Amino acid sequence: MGAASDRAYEVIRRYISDGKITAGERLKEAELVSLCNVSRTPVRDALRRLASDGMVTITPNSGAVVTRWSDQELADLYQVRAQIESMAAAYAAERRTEADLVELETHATAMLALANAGGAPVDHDEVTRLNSAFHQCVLQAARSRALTAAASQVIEAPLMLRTFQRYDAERLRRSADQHMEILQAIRARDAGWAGAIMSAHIRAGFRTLVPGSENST
Amino acid sequence: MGAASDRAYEVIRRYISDGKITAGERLKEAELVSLCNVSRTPVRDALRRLASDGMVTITPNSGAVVTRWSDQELADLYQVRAQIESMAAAYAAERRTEADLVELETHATAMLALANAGGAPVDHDEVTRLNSAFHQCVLQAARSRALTAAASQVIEAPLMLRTFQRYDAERLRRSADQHMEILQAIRARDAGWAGAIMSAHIRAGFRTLVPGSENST
DNA sequence: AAGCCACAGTTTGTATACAAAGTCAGCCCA
DNA sequence: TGGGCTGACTTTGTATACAAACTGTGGCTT
Repeated sequence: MGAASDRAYEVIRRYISDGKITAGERLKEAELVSLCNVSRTPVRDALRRLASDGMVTITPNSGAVVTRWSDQELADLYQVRAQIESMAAAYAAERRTEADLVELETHATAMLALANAGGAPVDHDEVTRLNSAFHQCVLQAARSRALTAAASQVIEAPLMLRTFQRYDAERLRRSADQHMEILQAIRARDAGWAGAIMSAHIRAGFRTLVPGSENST
Repeated sequence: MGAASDRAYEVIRRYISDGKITAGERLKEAELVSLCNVSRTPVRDALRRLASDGMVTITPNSGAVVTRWSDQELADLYQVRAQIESMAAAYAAERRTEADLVELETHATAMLALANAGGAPVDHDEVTRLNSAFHQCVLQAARSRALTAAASQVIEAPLMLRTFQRYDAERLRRSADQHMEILQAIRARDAGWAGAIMSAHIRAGFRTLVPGSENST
């Protein structure tokens, strides 16, 4: 849509992901208007889009709140995400172009470089950015509208929680290695391999996020 | 949201699924205003929701068109749908309540009765309604927000094509039987069974829809 | 004192007017 | 004659005013 709507979307999104408002809290349109410097129309538009990303929950005649995910719901979400991204990786293996490989490699090697730059403290924002870019790229390489659409509902929401993601050096390196392996599998056009390693990668990510949930499904 | 928005959503949705406008055609806001007897605001709202159902595609500054699915995209969509509903059936098997079973049985037996009422011509609208209700019910029994959200993107869109779904008596009976088997699996709390039969059920449905695609993935 | 009703204030939903972007036909110029 | 530009028209995006719904408080009734 227009510039105002995009602006509102970005501002509110950032507002949420920066933790300036916590899960469960209400997002009043009037407040967002003054926050974004646009009128209510694009604000409402942005809220609808965020709802479609699973970041906010809208209740008719009652407004929007930042979506709260219980431990159980988060576990489910990651399971669904694992399935979807696994399919995406498999499709990508079959459909990727050379250009896809180049882009994937760019992100994957950048992340690996970051992981191997021992000593310096890890730049979590940069890691998150590269990680998102890589996964986004896989999804794109899958060339499936249905998959992209389904993914939109389960990919964005957990990013909101990125503040809690504390990669230690070893986990980061393992994650970067997995990206390299996913790339390898996609390059080799091995759909089964790509799907399997992606599934493992997502599940491992979940365990990093919620270490104390070894017992859940 | 409000009544006007809901009304617009229903009217436009029906307008599309009744085939009064064909895939790829443009939906002008002004026309929809006169069609729905509400102002542009709820019309725009409804269009956003339909986009989130995958029924229309919105391009900034250029408006909405009825989403067109190529054969390849439709095949992908059903594959994704099979995965998601299969997961849903598996979850449902673990989490279903007695009330869920009752509701599932209601829909499943009604459909079976329709299938066994030989002689009379098949009421496609009623079949579609019961079918939707059953699948919706499984999804609900899975009790997973993430799954529901992901499903919303791939379940509604193919319903748009229901006019093309011509169940002959045998396919209808097989479909109804599969519903009964899904119910059985969920009742038995056998997640693997439930997932497997649901996956088969969806894939069979795809073959009914597009018989000439035996070669695709 | 407890529960309920009424009312005021707040917040979301809808309508409409205005702004900006896009579209296309007709004309000018090379 | 073909390409591109101009300008009117169509269509979508944004702002704002008004309507309806919800919330919470105060007083009234039983």
